[in-house]
Amino acid sequence: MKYWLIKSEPSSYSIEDMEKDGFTMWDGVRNYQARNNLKLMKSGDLAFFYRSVKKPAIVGMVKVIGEAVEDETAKEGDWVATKVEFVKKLLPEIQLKDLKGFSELEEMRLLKQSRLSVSEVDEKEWEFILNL
DNA sequence: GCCAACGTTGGC
DNA sequence: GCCAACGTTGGC
Repeated sequence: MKYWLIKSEPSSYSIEDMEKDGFTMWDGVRNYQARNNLKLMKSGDLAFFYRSVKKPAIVGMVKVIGEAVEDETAKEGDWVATKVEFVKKLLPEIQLKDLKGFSELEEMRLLKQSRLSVSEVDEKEWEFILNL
């Protein structure tokens, strides 16, 4: 069982959309590293739903359901999409600025590589963040 | 809106 | 293979 973090701008797909839909295909990823992470996701894995750009924060939790499949939205190239299911909103939201400064999170992909839209979160980081 | 970081493209 | 130019992401 692994843990992940997936990013979305609220203008394209928000946690509210996710809640309303119940589940969605996480598609449109066009970065190799992020794609490779999508391929590594296994059914049952959990992921943080991260809101980028506008008030950046971890705003929810989703669960991976099913394996990566071909991304139907890609016109060319080898891209994949993975289905995720809404689990819950995280209230209060965990603001990006509140994640900074902890030695426990120094190595977190989100903080070290801010442009990566699908990243792994290790179990210690996952637990630490949930206990904030 | 600005800009840093990063990724991609294409000339050489 | 190197690197400049350009495009995109995303924090601030």
